[in-house]
Amino acid sequence: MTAEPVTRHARKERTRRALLDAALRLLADGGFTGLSLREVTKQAGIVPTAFYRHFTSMDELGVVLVEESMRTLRATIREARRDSRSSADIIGASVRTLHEHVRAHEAHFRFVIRERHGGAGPVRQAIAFELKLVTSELAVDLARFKYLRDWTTDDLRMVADLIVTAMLATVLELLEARAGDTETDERILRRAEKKLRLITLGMPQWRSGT
Amino acid sequence: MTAEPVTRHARKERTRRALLDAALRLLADGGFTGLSLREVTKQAGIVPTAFYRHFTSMDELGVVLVEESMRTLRATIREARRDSRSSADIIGASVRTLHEHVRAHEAHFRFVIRERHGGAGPVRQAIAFELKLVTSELAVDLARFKYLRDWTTDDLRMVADLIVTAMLATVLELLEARAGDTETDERILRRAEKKLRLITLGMPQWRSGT
DNA sequence: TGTACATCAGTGAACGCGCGTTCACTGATGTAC
DNA sequence: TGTACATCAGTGAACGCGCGTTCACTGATGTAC
Repeated sequence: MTAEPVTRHARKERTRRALLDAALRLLADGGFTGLSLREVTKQAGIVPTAFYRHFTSMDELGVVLVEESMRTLRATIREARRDSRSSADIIGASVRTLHEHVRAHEAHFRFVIRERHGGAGPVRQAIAFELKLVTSELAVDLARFKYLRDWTTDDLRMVADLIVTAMLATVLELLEARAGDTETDERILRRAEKKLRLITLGMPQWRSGT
Repeated sequence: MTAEPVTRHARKERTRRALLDAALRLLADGGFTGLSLREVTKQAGIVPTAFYRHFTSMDELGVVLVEESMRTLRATIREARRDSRSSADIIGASVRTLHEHVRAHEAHFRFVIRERHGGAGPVRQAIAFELKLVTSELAVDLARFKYLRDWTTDDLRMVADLIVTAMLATVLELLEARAGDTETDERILRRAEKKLRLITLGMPQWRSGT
């Protein structure tokens, strides 16, 4: 049994964490819109009214989940970038990193993918904003390749966009597969690699005027 | 003023239509999960209990909307296929057809994109099923190109998947742009064309073993 | 170290509201003769 | 064509339920002296 946190502050932090985790758990079977304050507090083991000691509304909690999930996503990309520097097989290494991170943080990835187009409010806006940043960063990464040096910024963003979209589709496939099914996972990853290889095959042929 | 439909059957059909249209209208600002039977009937101009004369549940209505939306999507693809046969610029013609159909049936496209990952129930399953069919059909179309003749079925499906994903992302961009803004639309379409051109540039280079 | 007061995370009763669904009904349309 | 009955789309009252939010509260932790 874990030792009880002593200070009031630590207890509060622990309850806040319990609320966020409860929300992530409940989000596995339904959208954020359908998530009620009462369900979340029940799952977290507190009374509904105590919710307001931590967040002013469910939307505020939602935005915190977006920030948290996006931190996970950025960490994934950062590691993929690092791995691919030390590897001859940039695509393979990146896809493998993606796979590991998705399996380690299923709830975060599921949340992002579900709510990206789903909800209407602040949650959706926050996700759209963060995904644009991610795409921009990837465009900058791409600009480092020598044969992409004379591409326009717009074209680099276009490819980055295509890659991000394709990879989010892959994440979705992974989340829908049974978690333990190694064979299915392998098939999905192979397809993801192929998609990326196809895109990169086209890149050297590209003429900006086209 | 429209003449009143005379027969009971015609009146019923008209109310059913009003329910479906009310749902599509209300879906513009919120997911299907957040849509209530009472809202829909109110918007359609009937009393809540009369809903059951037409559908046994909101889920049943949702599945009808999926079928309807997918008919729109398939019509779009069929026309794009026809147009591109009579055009040297297959990609340009297809993207233009897509654009026209999206603008003519915004509610249908919005519904499909929102609920594809959003909801949990029968609606999401129905969409997933139909989109797989669409991808398969596109794979068959692709198989007709001479330089794709020796590709494996799996690789054809992979490309079809990549194309469908990219085009759904384009549809989303169109729906988020202000409807009248020709300039923004043009920019989105140009990017869509570029994505497709990049993919097709890679295709002749493809070796199945890769 | 001990005491007296302040803080504040969590409680529990209560509220008004919109929800889906039931039920017995109404009255216009349809059908049989 | 006219009448008598059947059908059935839409009505309106009523139900129990879970929702978000208010409020005054409790009692453990924190702080000042």
